[in-house]
Amino acid sequence: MAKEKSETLPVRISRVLAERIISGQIEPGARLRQDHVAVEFGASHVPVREAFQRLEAQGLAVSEPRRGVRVAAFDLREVREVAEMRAALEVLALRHAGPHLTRAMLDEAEEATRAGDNSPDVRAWEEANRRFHRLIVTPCAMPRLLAAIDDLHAASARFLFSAWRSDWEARTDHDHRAILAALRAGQVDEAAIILARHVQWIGSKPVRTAAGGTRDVFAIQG
Amino acid sequence: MAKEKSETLPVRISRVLAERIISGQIEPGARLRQDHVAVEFGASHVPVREAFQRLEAQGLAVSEPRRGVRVAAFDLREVREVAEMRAALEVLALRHAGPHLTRAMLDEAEEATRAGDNSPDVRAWEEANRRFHRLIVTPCAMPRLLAAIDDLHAASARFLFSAWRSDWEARTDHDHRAILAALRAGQVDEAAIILARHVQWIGSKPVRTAAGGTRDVFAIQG
DNA sequence: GATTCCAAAATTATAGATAATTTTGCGAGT
DNA sequence: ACTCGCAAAATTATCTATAATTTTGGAATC
Repeated sequence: MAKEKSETLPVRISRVLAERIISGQIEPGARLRQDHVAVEFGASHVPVREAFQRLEAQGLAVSEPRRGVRVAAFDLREVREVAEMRAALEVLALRHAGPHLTRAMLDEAEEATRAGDNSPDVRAWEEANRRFHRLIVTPCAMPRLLAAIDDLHAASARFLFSAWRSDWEARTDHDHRAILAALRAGQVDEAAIILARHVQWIGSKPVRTAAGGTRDVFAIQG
Repeated sequence: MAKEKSETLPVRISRVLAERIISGQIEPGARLRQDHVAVEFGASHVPVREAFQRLEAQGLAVSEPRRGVRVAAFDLREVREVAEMRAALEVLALRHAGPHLTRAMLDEAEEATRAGDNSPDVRAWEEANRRFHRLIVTPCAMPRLLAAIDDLHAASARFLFSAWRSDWEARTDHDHRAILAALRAGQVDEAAIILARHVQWIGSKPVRTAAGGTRDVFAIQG
């Protein structure tokens, strides 16, 4: 019906649904009903089903035969799992990217770090943070590895948004600057070590809720 | 029509096609035509399209919008990429699995190693090899990580089969035994180091072709 | 002889329709 | 009041049909 710009329908649907799942707009465990999604996008359920397959492959949805597909649930265990996988894969990517990093790329990464420090909300911070991480690993030129890292970032972002639902305070990201400093000095190994620790850093932090009390949430950085 | 045993149709189709792609039965770059696949499985193209989405997510097929899907091509660069990803992720998995490995599991892994050494063909060797690798990492209990490793193993197997198409000679796998020895001694770090080197070991080896000449192929071990 | 163009055939992508299964709501029985 | 079971509604999964796009083959042209 509407004129698309060469982006295939299942891709578009899965991308929009992925954004909603990541941002927490759709709750974990919520059912994704193909007909409802179809009418919303003015499509039929065939492309919707294909979109569901994509979401499942990304780990954002789970499908039970004959019983439909639900938004994937997640717990602290999986948060840790994703963090460790990110650490392993991003370090690998950085080691290969290191030799090909130009001064211009590092400047761009520093700009992303600044943007993160000045973010007004989690959403903006997450976007800047992801830009930083992607910039320093992209030159590895390993498409499969980069795609895997992207999927893990999506999962990370999901956890992040679920933790800091409402309150947010910006803070300067010392790890990012330390990584950049090491890379500028040509010390890729040193940068990789900091990156691994940075990504895996998962702690616990009391957060003021809207009601005025405090609750303990896990904190994700990087 | 036919009675299904609770395995969903797209899953079944994608699994069969994946086997063919991995074994080299379908050549890289070959077109996968939905109607042809559909009639072969006695189905329509709707479940076939969903199967194609799965294959694409696994990295076994690539889809160009409006132009159909083809079996993914691969080159030496990607072989190396997959090997390095495997090394990074399997080491991570082994580190977590280490403390939970029981004597019985290690015995089973040793049995898999023996089976590999006595394999009559590549196919059998690959199956035993995969069993070994899966056995020693499974106790990490990280489902997402294990799924990622499985996909990488599928890619590895593909490369393996394309290299050793016809000739094959069994040989004893010293690395597997060294890994087991280290694990039995409780030296998980040592085992992880050997595993990383083992998986990444990619060399070059002259292979006799059916025509009688020799050509240079890459060799994969692990 | 090679190239370009056009029409026919094949193929992809989506829509609409149908069968089968699961969920839901309500009433009967305890 | 609670549970069990059955019937109605909703939903999934698949098939058939249709529109749109790409590929293919051949004839006309340079």
